[in-house]
Amino acid sequence: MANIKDIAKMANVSVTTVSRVLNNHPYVSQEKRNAVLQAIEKSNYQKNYNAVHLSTGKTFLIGVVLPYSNHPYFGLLVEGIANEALTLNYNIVLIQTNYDKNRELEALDMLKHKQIDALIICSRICDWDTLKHYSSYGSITLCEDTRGRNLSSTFIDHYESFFTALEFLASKGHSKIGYCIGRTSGTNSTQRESAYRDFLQKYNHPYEVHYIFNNCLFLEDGEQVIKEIKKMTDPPTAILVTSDQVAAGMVTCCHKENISIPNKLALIGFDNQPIAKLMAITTMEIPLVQMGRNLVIQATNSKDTTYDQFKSRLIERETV
Amino acid sequence: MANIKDIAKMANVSVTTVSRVLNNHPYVSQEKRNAVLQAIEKSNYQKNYNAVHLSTGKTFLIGVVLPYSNHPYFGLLVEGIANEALTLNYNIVLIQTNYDKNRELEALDMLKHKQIDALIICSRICDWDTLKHYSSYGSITLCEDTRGRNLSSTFIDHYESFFTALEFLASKGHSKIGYCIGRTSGTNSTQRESAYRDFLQKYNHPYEVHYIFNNCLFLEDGEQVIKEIKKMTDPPTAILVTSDQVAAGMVTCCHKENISIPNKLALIGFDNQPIAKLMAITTMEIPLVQMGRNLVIQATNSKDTTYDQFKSRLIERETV
DNA sequence: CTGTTAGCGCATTCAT
DNA sequence: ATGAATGCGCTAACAG
Repeated sequence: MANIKDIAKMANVSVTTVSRVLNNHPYVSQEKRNAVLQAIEKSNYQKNYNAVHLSTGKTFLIGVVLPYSNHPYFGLLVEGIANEALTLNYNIVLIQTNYDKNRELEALDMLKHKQIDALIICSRICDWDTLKHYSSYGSITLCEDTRGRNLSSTFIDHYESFFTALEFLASKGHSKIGYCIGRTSGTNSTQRESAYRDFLQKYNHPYEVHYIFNNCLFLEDGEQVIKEIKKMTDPPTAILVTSDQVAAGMVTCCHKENISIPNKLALIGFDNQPIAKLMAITTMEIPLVQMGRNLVIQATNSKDTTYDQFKSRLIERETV
Repeated sequence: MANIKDIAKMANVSVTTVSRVLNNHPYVSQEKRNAVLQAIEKSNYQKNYNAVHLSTGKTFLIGVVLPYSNHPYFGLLVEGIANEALTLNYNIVLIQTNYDKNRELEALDMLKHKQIDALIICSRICDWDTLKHYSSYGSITLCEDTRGRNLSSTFIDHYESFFTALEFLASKGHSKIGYCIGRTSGTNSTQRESAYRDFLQKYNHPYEVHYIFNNCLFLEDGEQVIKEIKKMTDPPTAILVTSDQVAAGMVTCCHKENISIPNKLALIGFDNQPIAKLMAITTMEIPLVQMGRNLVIQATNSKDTTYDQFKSRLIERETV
């Protein structure tokens, strides 16, 4: 395959001139430009981007770290990320970790190794020190509140969001409220737990450990939760479900088990996924696609650290 | 940041020797090796992979072309792709096309430009000539029957699969059968249409155009279909739904509209997604995760062209 | 076992 | 407006 040197020879110019027309630089006479263009045409020349990358030190690649690619939450996030990346002429390297810390570290190493220009971590496992260390090699952007940590982020105030949802349930007369969550670690989960505890304290409700369900990520997990609730002698009357997927699983299961929603059990999902609309699930909307877009903008603006908070919003439907 | 030359100097050896220990080549004395290792340690040296890529002409990157990243079908496929890529030490570049042909061409250009070693096209729009042209730049693997086209692929015999499903419905006494599909173009869709026509002919049923619903991809589309069916004076009694998502939307909608399933309307989904299990949807299972893994194996085996057919399987549940 | 040397293909500074 | 020369960091053929 022809390279820039060949083109130079064919067009009777220097490689510099070829490079100039290739990159639309000024100061090239029309004739030489044409000559180069013709040579390119004739030889079916194609830039070798590895050479460009080595020479410029940039790859126009953004790494995206996420645990699962088949979860609708990340699906929407990636949707936004991919679209914005496209408009900014970046490409996306998908790094699926299955929540394995080593894979997250490998992703960080890619930053070190200059395989990618920036990293977006949609769900973090690493500690902050590690992250800060790696951020010297390239921009790292997170999807959780990082204020005070000097790393850019796009996030929801999950404390406020959770509290809002809880207050809504309280206003409907619920006092025995539980919640489902994907994992208990992580900033987002911690914020939610604080909101939950503060809420209980405010209303003087007891903290019932078995009202909290961990590892709730997929549809099937919703089924599991309902089964557990059925076994309880004093079950919750309402549940905050941090994923519409899981909420949908619960609704379907309740249907089968003849548990009336919202009379017997009230549900508030999160995200406002299509399934929530279809199944008329009351939910806290989270603008995932926009957040995805924003993440890319931050990741490519490596100069300044920004903390962009997005708003969630209660969408009342029929499960409360 | 230190480079291989610096290390060579520090360790008092040549760059070749450094390269040798870096790449675990034999023929390096233990002392020199140690010296190099120490220098690497001390200087916090990191390989620059762009240089490696330029020098070796490989990137260990596989491009994955798909229309939407938030569709469960592709979610599962990518799940498999990402996992196998990991084990083979490849990374994935996600290219979301939204079915825009230009983006598919851009992906093909990445192959030309050596930004990626191979390309997996999960859902194709390009014509075969274009594809064949680009395949000279790197391996292209498809997710549809490509036999006779000299391009590797992992696929389902959608003709057989569709026919099986149709026969099952016939055995249950259905004669007015329709189907929903994502798009009418593409090998997979064509195969299904042939099966459908052959089936009608076999049983001497008329071809009713309005029994075929196009653009059915997401949950919401299922709702739409049901609405259309409700308007019909002579509606189908059974429908093949090429996506469990859409089938789930239909089931939910029928529930709302008090259309009894399977009595009034029978449904067969495709994929066997978790939602199909949860909602007890009869479905044709497609081993998407395994297929994803296989695609990567083919993509990285650029030597020989292979056509790997996977089996689909009817899973009887409660919608027929 | 080890080092010298020549690329890989392009960008860019500096001189003209 | 143009080109020569240098560098980006690493690999690998070749010589010893």
